[in-house]
Amino acid sequence: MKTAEIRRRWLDYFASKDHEIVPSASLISEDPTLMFTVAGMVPFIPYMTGLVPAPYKRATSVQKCVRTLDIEEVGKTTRHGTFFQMNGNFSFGDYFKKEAISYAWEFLTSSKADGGLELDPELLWVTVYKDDDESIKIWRDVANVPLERIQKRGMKDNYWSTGQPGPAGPCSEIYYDRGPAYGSEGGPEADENRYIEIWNLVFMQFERGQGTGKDSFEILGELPSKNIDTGMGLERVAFLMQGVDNLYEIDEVRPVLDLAAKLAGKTYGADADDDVRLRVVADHVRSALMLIGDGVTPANDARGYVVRRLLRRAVRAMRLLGVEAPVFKELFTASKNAMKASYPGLETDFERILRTAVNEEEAFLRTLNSGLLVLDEEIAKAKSSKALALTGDSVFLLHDTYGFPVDLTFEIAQEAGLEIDREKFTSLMNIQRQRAKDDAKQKRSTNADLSVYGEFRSIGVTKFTGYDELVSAAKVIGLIRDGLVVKELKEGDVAEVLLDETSFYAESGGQDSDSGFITGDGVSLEVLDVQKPVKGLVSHSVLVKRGSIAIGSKVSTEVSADWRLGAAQAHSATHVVHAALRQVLGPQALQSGSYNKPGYMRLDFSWSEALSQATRTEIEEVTNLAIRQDLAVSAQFMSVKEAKTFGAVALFGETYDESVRVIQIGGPWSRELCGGTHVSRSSQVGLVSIIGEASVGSGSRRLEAFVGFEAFQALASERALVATLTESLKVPREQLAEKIQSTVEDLRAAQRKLASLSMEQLKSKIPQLAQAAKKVGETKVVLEDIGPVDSADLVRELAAALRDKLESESAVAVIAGVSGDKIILIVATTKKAREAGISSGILVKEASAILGGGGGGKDDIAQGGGPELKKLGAAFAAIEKSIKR
RNA sequence: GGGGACUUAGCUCAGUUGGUAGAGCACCUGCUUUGCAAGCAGGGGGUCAGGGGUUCGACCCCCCUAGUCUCCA
Repeated sequence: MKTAEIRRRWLDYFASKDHEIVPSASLISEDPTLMFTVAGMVPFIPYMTGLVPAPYKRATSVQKCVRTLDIEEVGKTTRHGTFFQMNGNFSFGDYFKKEAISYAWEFLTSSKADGGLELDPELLWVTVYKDDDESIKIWRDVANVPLERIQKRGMKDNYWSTGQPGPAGPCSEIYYDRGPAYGSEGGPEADENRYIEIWNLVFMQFERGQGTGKDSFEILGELPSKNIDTGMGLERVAFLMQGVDNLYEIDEVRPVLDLAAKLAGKTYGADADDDVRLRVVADHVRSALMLIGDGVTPANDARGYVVRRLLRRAVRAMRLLGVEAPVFKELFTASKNAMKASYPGLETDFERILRTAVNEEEAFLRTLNSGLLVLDEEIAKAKSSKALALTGDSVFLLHDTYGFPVDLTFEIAQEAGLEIDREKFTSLMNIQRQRAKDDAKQKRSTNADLSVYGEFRSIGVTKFTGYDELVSAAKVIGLIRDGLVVKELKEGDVAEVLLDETSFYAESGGQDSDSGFITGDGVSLEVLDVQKPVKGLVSHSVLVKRGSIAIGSKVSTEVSADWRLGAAQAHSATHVVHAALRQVLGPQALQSGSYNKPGYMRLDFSWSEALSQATRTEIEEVTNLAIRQDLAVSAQFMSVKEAKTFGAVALFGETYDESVRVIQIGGPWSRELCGGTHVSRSSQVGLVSIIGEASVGSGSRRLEAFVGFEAFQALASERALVATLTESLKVPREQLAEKIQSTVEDLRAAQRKLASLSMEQLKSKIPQLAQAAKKVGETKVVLEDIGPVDSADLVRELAAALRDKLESESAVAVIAGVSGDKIILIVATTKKAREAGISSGILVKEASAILGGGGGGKDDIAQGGGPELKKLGAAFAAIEKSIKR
């Protein structure tokens, strides 16, 4: 049975049991503490913990998941995959153990004709938590599983909790027996390789208290509302049903593995090491495909780094298989074709996905090539010192600084007859890991506890009235100060206010929160910030300017009209610029983030190279022409599905409700899903002026602009600057650029000429100076102060020229000049003088000491100096004296 | 978020006890010669990423900023 077929049967089965089919959430988790959606239940966590009321009693999903914790194990075992799909069914305070168990059993064992998987019941084993007699009874009575195939396990294996106080409970797992060829008899307790876990049923039954680890915490009592959370690993069931050995060989993965083998000229199954590499390629290509599909782009931090790592590991594995040419185009196409039955979006987005992957492949191939140069050097160094191995430091340097993978280093070193010091390398890696972990730990401790919002959120959502009005009547439903619920706020307090409804826009979708006041009977609160700490709940951070306020108070929310106009202009401008960007660059230039507030906007978008000045200008022109055309801006609510067929741009990394708001500017010209506030016609944006474009990392660019009056101000200040320049340079503005360029050129030419003239002038003195040389012992000595000079170069040139003039004799040229408030002193000696034991360096040192400074250099020429101008005579005398010796 | 490295002529890069910035390619001029990356001679081209500090003197040492590469969480 194909994987897509199992998936379809799953959803059909639970739909027939009144479950709401919930589409897979993005791999980018909404939970900020999670990098990715790592389990099927992740999107349902707020409902499980009661932070947000569940919109349905029963739900089912097939959730895309990514886990990279065990990335090193990929390909070596049957079970580790970085990407997998989790089939889940969930109950929120509705059915419990009995139904959960009987559904699971029925789905697995009923005939294919009846929509089940028709697994042999004799091959299924179950485990239960040791004290959960209730579940044992249900398995025996409802599913007819004999007691000998029900095994009890302790807390470590069969008790679920989040690791923190909150919901917890026993779980029960279903295993499939692969037969004696895979290991010994005795159920999962004896051999988890032969008996493969396919389904975990979690019964959220109890409230747990403080404690660490998996089994050291207190059970506080039963939960008022019990939940069911189950997960069936789609890949595991697929590989069992397709009669293959592991998840890399199922229909959604195998084609990539086969293609990789073909490209490498290898036969799968012929060599254990090669097999691991082929599985790594197949796994990583699929994971990267899915992650890029969800909008993650390779980068050096967080999620982006995971994708980069997956892609680079795939390239590395191919290279170890002997393939050096680029291969992502073929491999990604194969993976897309294998996955598109379940994820049609991959097909429509494939151009973008492939380009992202191929760009990264090219970048890494470049990195590998430059790393090879460094590696060659390290190998040569090791060989010349007769070492038998590359040092751990070298291997680490290659990996850490040049991005050269260790196993490639190993292979290449071996070919050169060298080992590598793995032990030292590993210890260096551990040091780096520890450093990063310590840092992360420090940062995490500042994360806020959201539980304080739970009780207010359960009352209902905060109604947002701000689309239609700036002022709204509201009632205070909650007050929070210093993270604690309070009854009342007094003058001077800074706290959070929760209302039943509000006209204040909370920061989201890139738009900054509204500014204004909340007023009431004798009370005035300045709104500092507005956030949505929990979905549906708006929290106003305020400063109490006057009066006091209590739960139940009637108030009025008053958004500053000026602020809102600016915010609307900036947000609409962001959409216009985005549309202009896509019109000019093409649809690949997709927004990856944005921020806007009155007068300012910035837009991050996927693009791999800097925009030329001409392109920037074109984008700016298209933007401002769209503003001038006075396009209508409209907002309408529709279902996600409708919005998609409508062609609205949905941004990755953002999650949307069932009903979404679509903002259109000029009809189809700009269609985006967006909850922000907008102007009603494009002309109201006024003006957009781009102020900068920069990289925010590989593959991503940032465009910044001023909007409305601020754009005018920015242009006006540039105009003022130009006016100042035309005035001081005395040319019309059209000739300004040319004038500046020619002025700079003239200046440089003049400086050069001046320097050469002064040099000529100085050099003209040479014969005279040579003539005037004093004889000190056997040596001719010239001592000359040439007065103020621009640079030490002049002095040096003169000293050198003079020395050259006297080269045939034993001679010393000593030239002093004054630069700023310091003396520059240069001493040059001829060859004969040096042979007589005279060193420029020593002479300069002695003389400079007298001048209150220091100096030094080589025997033939040296430079020094100091601040004491009056001591020059003494310094000259010292040199003379020193030569005499 | 935390580390490591890089930034020198149009391009690719050298440049250590801190003491006058170099090579190859490209460019210009001349000669030679007709070709397969032509040869010879000469020449132009540098804010040594930007800013600050230490020093008589900084491409070099210290600090800050920016850009690029890279590893780790």
